[in-house]
Amino acid sequence: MELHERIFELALTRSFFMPSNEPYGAVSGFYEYGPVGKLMKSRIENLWRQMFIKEEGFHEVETSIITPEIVLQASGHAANFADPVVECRVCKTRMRGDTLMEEKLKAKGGENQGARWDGKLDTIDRVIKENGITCPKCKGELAPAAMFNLMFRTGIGGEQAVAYARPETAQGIFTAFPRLFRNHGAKLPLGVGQVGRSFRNEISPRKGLVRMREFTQMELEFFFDPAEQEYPAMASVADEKMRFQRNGASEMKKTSELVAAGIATNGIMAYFLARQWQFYRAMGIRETEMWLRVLPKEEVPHYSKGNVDMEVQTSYGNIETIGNAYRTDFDLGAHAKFSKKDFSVFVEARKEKIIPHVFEVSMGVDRLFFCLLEHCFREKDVKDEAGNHAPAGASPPAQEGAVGWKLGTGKDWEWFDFPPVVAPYQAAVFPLMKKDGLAEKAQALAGLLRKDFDIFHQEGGSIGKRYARADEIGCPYALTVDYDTLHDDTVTIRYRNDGKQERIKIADCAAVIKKNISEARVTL
RNA sequence: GCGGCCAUGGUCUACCGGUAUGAUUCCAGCUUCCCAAGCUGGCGAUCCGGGUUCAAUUCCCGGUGGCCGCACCA
Repeated sequence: MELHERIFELALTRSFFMPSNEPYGAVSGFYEYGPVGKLMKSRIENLWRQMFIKEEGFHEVETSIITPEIVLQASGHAANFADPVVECRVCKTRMRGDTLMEEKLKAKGGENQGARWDGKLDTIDRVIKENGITCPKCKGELAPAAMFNLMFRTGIGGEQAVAYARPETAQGIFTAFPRLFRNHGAKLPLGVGQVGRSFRNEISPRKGLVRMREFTQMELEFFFDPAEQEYPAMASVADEKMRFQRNGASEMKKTSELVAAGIATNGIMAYFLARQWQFYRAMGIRETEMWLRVLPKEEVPHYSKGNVDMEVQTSYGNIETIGNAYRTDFDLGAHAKFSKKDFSVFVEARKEKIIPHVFEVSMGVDRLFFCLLEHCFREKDVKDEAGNHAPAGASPPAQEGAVGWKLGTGKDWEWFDFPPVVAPYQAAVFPLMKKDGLAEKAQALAGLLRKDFDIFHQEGGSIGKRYARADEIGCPYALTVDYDTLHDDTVTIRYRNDGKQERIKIADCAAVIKKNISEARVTL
């Protein structure tokens, strides 16, 4: 069984995520978060807020989902998110009309590179007719080209003015930029981010959370003066080492080396690459199974001065989870042109008005969440003949060819090794038994701790079974109320990864949990 | 969308042209109490539509969804 199949089963039974609208037969590409998954998703978003908004002194906004057509004409989505598709009348195969046409003309004209599609459907139909192009599969006759738009279309108001559900959260930030700039310092650089849903009407979504039609993005737009390409806090991450993939080769590089190595376009990009590397590591993505891929020139959009993707290894293959793009002044310039408003700002140092440049860090939350589930999953341990477990608490070694989740980790059940900062519940509270007033004492403790934490609380079943349940959703700490608690107000705190315990005062619980979370501690 | 495989309690699964097996989860009770103990009882399923048939969960067709491959992947 592939790991993602097992993850999907666990997701259904443990309330991580599930298909949408199940009673009516799920529509592919739509998933919902259950209570446990939702807690984790919120933690991922909050850690992003902490690292990419709060600690930087940036600003978070929440912009509209429904977007008038002209905004997406300016951004290029109206044209670029629609693919010209031709269908074979015989075998019903669909293919991109523009690539079919361009390949044919290229083949015909040898080195002639001038065969670019002009954006008109008639041109495709004409070229197909003139050149007698047939279906590459079955040689059948091709139907006229039609646009297949990847955006969800809707209508606004009585007149049903054409609008779309936004295909990315970025445009809302760009259109809000002039006011945000005035209201928040009127100075560059300015960082603005948002967490929100975006929509893409995929032709045939597969791979669960990896390709959804409705998904959540965490997007940061950093507006800056192109004359100032360095980032002030660069020194704090200068020695961070990251893995890169470039032209199929893998290399380790420090942040301070990235610009000289031609990986990062400027210091700003280098800084944010380091920050996202730290972000991923903090959440529990294995550093040995993630890398930053430097996109070759032909994959970079014409307006971009450099794109780098974060990729993570999963049982679905390598998936892209972050897109970094130096978008220059393309977006603000386009909105200035289409809206006929001034998007330029005055730069005091040079006494001139410029259109700011933008560096974008765009992350998919759902893909990241899925990667976390895969990377933190721990298989049930295999005992040796004497019944001994593999050493408990050890993280799976990052050896060549090792599949981490299959290595023994000292437990008789499957569990998740989430770092405390993203674990759904930060602590469990159990009475050793239901009777003799232990249950009431535990309820009181849970109530107390719920002021500061998300608490997993269960009373029934044996204590061992409840520890196992807590492990199964990756809860890092379990507090147990026992008979000693009744006379000295202490409880035991059990650490998830080694199952070991120590006794602490009830009055200290909140402080101990907080400290453990901040130190990412998962063993005694 | 095409081709291949598939669809049975919440989850995993067995069998069968006469409405269904087992495990696990869940609920209640008894018992035990620091790493998934035991016992008793209980809830709970044939994806949807059509066809063949006295009778369809089983066979056939279509749909929907899933997995693999192709295409698509902003």
